[in-house]
Amino acid sequence: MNLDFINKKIEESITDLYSCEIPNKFFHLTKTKSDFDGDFTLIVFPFLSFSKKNLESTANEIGECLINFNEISSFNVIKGFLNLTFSDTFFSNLFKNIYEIENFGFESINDDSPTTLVEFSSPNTNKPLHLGHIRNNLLGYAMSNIFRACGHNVKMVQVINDRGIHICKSMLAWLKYGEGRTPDSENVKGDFFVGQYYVLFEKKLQEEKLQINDENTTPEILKEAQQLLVKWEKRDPEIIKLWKKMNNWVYEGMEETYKKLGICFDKNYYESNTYLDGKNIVKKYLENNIFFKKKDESIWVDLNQYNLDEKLLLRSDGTAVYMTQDIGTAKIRFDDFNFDNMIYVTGNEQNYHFQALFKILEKIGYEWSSNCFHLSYGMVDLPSGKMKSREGTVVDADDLISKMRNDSLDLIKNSNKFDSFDDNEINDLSCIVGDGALKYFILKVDAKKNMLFDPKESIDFNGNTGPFIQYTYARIKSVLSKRKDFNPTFEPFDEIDFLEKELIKNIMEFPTCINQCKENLNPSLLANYIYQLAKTYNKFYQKVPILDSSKNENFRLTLSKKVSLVIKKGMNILGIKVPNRM
RNA sequence: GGCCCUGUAGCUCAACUGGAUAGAGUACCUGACUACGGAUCAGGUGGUUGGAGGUUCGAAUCCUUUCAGGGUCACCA
Repeated sequence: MNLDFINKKIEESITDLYSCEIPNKFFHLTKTKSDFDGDFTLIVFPFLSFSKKNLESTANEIGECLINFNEISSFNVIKGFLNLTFSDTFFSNLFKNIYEIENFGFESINDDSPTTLVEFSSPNTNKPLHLGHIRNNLLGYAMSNIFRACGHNVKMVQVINDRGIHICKSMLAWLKYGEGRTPDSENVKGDFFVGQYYVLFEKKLQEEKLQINDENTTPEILKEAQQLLVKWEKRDPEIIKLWKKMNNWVYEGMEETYKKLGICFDKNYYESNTYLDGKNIVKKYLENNIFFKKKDESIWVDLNQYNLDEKLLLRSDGTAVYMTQDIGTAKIRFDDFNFDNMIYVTGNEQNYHFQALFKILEKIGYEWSSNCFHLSYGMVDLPSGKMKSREGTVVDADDLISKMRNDSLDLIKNSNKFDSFDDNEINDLSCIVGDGALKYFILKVDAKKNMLFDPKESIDFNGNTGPFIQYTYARIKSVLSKRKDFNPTFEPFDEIDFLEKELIKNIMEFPTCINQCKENLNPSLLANYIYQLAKTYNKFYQKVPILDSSKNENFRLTLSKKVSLVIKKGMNILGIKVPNRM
């Protein structure tokens, strides 16, 4: 439900007026700025070349032509802007439509719907998820829901980087210094437990480097890790057993974190399963001369034709690199799902990697490579400073989530508004609010930008925050509950208030907004849209009492209800819960 | 050094993808207030959109150039 039909009418009658072909995009109506009279505006500059008249007479001419529609009650011209005022009946009908359409804003999904894969999170199995993963997961989850709302059959997948030298590092440290300890024996979450050994390895490595003080000598401990990798690739039973054991510790820990974030995957891919396919593809296309071999037996691809460099695909010792497995994973996934779109969500430090990956797939001849997209996001900083793993200032996802929940618990306990809540309700609410604050604050920022996450600002009940929107929602629910049995009415009403019109216009933009999020691979538009809607509603709520039968009470209640539904749906797309009461 | 991204109010972010006088929140200042939820409302201060050119009816947005910050250019993932 949008302005399509009126756009079309305008297009027809202007084309008629000037009897010539006019590009489609010229007819796009925009919302009139609030300082001017009117509801929607047509920009007339583009029509000058067709009318062959001056600005003002062209605008008036078009205005006279459009005022014949009974939807349009008046118009005014300011410079090149033709402001159209629509009739109350128009709004009344619009309102009726948006209310009656089931699943407003959502396309239906069936077997013919396009299939879209969204890959996100994709953790390493040597350390817990951190702040960066939170942004990743929120974006991935929200994008999945956005595609779903646009009628796509969505599969959320992750590839688990469970293989490689970094895994061997934590394994080696555990072998050398672990003395048989386990997460259970130490009472530590599995992913944190393994992470400790990865950190320990790096520490020992630095110590040894300092000792030998020669860049050309490989430290012993690193050599040992490399030997471990070779053993692993040879499937040494002892090593494989240890590898499985330690990975499972990590999986258990991560599962808990995903659960807190409200995220689950349709399918997990494991690098340890896909890298061999990658190797085979590389070998196959080496024979076809799409790739080439250097003297030391390493295999490369030349991407200079695309303005990129040469890229390594297999090491001289024949082992796989990151790119190798990504090629394999992509192929397997296409075979699995025959997808129409594939979205990769990763940090922007991998921009180059994905440019290269897509070109390699193209070079191999996979036509679907043009349907692969990279949603890259910037770093998240905290007020305390930059996150640097080397300096040990990494913020773990679990810690941040707990902090947010605790902060919101404090906030709630210090307010007398929640006296009627029992302990369970308060606990639930503090999770909803704490998570909402975190999620909303991160999602409202344009994905590609670096950002600063300020916990204090994010958890405020005022401002452009998650809790503000949650609070608005709860308040609507509270009003509605006082007229539980009201009858939604679509009777034409006498006069629509400015704010009421504004709300109807806002609600109407919901589907367009979701679609834009999809086109731009960016959920931040939706977040800002919901805020705008909640803010407009607050003004509306403030101005005239909603519960007042002399003022179109039914209409105002119906409008309130619709707003609450859109807020709820929008927030759910973003993965944020809204409380019925707070 | 090559390539990519970013630069908007003191701070955190917007700006419907080229439209009108660049908007919110926060902070700060001035008022209002017996309440459908004060977790309130109204108003105000605050900007040469990093700088300089260009394209056109019109630029934060596109092009050129320059400055600043970040990323990347690994036989790491």
